[in-house]
Amino acid sequence: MNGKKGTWKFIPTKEKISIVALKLFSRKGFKGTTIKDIAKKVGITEGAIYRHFTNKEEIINYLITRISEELRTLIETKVLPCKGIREQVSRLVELLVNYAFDNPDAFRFLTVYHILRHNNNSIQLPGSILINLFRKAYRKGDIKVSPEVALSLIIGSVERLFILWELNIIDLPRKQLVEELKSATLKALFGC
Amino acid sequence: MNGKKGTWKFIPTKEKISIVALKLFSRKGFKGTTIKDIAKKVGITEGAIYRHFTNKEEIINYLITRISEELRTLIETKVLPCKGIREQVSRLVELLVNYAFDNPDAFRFLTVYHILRHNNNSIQLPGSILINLFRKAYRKGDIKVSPEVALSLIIGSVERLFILWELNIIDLPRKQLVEELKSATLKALFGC
Amino acid sequence: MNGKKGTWKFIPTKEKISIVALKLFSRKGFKGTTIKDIAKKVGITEGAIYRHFTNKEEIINYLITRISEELRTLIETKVLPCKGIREQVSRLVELLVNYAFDNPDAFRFLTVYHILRHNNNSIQLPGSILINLFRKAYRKGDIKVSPEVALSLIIGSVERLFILWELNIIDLPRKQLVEELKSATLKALFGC
Amino acid sequence: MNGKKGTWKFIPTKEKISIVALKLFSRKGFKGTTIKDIAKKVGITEGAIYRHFTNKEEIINYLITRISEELRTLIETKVLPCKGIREQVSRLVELLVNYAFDNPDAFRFLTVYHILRHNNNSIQLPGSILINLFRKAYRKGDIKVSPEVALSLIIGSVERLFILWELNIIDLPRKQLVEELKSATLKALFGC
DNA sequence: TATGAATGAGCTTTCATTCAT
DNA sequence: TATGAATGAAAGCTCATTCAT
Repeated sequence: MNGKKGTWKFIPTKEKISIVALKLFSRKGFKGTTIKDIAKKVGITEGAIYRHFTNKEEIINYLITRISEELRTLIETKVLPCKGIREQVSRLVELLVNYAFDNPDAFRFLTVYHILRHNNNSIQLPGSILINLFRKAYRKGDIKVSPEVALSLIIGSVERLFILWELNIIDLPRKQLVEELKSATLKALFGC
Repeated sequence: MNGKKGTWKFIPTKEKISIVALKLFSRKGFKGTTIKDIAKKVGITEGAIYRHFTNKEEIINYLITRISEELRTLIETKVLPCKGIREQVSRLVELLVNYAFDNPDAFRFLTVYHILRHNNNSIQLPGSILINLFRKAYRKGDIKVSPEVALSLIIGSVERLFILWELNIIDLPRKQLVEELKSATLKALFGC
Repeated sequence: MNGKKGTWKFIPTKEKISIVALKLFSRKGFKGTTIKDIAKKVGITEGAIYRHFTNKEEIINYLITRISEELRTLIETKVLPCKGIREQVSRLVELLVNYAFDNPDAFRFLTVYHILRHNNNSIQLPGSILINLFRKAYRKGDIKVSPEVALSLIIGSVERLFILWELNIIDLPRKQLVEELKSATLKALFGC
Repeated sequence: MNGKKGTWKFIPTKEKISIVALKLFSRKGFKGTTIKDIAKKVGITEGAIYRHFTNKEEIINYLITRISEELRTLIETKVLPCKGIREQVSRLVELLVNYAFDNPDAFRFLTVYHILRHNNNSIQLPGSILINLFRKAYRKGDIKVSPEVALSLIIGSVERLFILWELNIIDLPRKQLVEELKSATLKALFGC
């Protein structure tokens, strides 16, 4: 509607709903976002939403599944194939920062989902691949910190960095953020 | 009601409401928590809540103000007086982990508030003191990473570590977590 | 509280409640006035009201009874004893205007009661004496208009005049209003 | 539902709500009438009301605006064009009595609104046109009573006459009421 | 596919009333 | 007499969902 590109009107309705819902859910929470809110922003009526999703819950599941898969695929194709844990960590930080800054709604959605739904275990979140990665490295002695601490350090840092960025507290160029965070993380996990 | 200590019945109603509301808000979000939920858990009727708080919003403000102040005071008395930025960071990690694990509802509430209310700037959150701490250290050359990255690294790690702990993914003793996170953070900020 | 005289604090509580209730009921209606509103303005708590009146309804009945009697007594002592219907009408207009301007809350209350409660017939309102007065005069041929029209003319005029006065639409001195209304009414009922 | 005509079911919902709300507000006041009352009488659920009006206040505003305009238009087309103030007053009395008896709910609503809302000045009530009419006549010397007294006399009489009629105290034919009130008013304003 | 009216349950809040102190 | 905490019913309003068109 407002700041959207000219292609907006050619996007299929289901996709429009996903985009709008992602933005709203990630900012106002699940109960805090109403079907009416979504419909209004999409430019259709409430009833029309139900032509594309059977209910609100399904929208949420659709989003979390899609995002999880997307991020998992990225990790599997861009991080895991790298040689050596150092290189993997380096790429992971890079990937996460870039993903967060390129897909802010999706990244925020993941966080909201994590905090408000830490019960639903039917969906495999990206974190589970990473924890395995670090467990192996820990067992082999490649990193000295526990796998959970390693994971927390990386994901947590990016998450918080992203929040500060959204609050306009940070105005450093993205490249610098990636470099600093990468080097800090590497030092934290492997020493200097 | 369920797992509460024997002193529960002697706690004043307003305090009971705060305790229950903190737990529920931090787990189910603001819209996801109803006044009825709170009243039922406290053991009173919905109307009685309004003797103590004028509305739902006021409960939220009361909680965020109280927690922010508590944490700020802790930082001001336990972290800032330490000599040297290394010692300060060390104490900060310790403080945050302990606070999170001792006050899980309050810590979770802070995170939820941050994500779902990142517009309200009338309340001074604890983060603002810390960012100043790191800015000074950065200007003096005591740390090499940007202050925002430093802050993100510390707070983000603790936050995520705490989430994993609540999901029962971590079963390491708290002392070890503190030590590992402390050493990792120090390395990240100061090198080895 | 605000514009009240210094004697306010020496007035018995029941009387204070009556005064405040009269003002509020007459301005905001019966449902529009809450026990809390009354209590707050009196300077006591809600519970205390119930030491003086068994319930809200009783306050209303107490007020309408008291005002009706007061006005009836005034009519019986100041209007009925006059000789001749002309003199009686003259005195009636005078009495009503003065009563309205001296007891605005009471007069407004009567109107509100009339409009919002035109069902309750257990209380004898002042109008019923007057209607009898005009019926007799009509039968004797002393007035040419029907008794109901005569009554409507007098009471209605005063009522509306009073509303305009309260809205600050009228700024004529009271004496002039009385004189004008008196003369107009006399002409209306008796010709010139 | 009860005594309604056969066309009821073909009236659009918004109009049904207006009709029912007008009746209830004018009899029980604004706070004394609930959305549930209205919905029940219309034959829909409470929620459905909010498809047609955003809130209770809007229903009240819609009604007062509509009625004010209707009455103002009537005055402008049927009263003002008459030649001479005598003829105008004569037609005004006629118009008001007929309007009141043909639209009892609307007329009662106006009165209730006047008494319970004598603060809201955003809506131009019909009285303001009339006061101008009488002011001019007074300045020209066509009437001897102050404009406000003249207005009070006419509107007040009709209002009260109408109340007595609704209370079944009057059982005279309408024509006679109009004639008597007209002649009484003319005498009051212009002498015989 | 989409609309728009409607439902029904549930939400936040209000309020007359009660009661232990 | 008065307080203040509490109740319970009901108020205004919201919202996910349904359905005829």
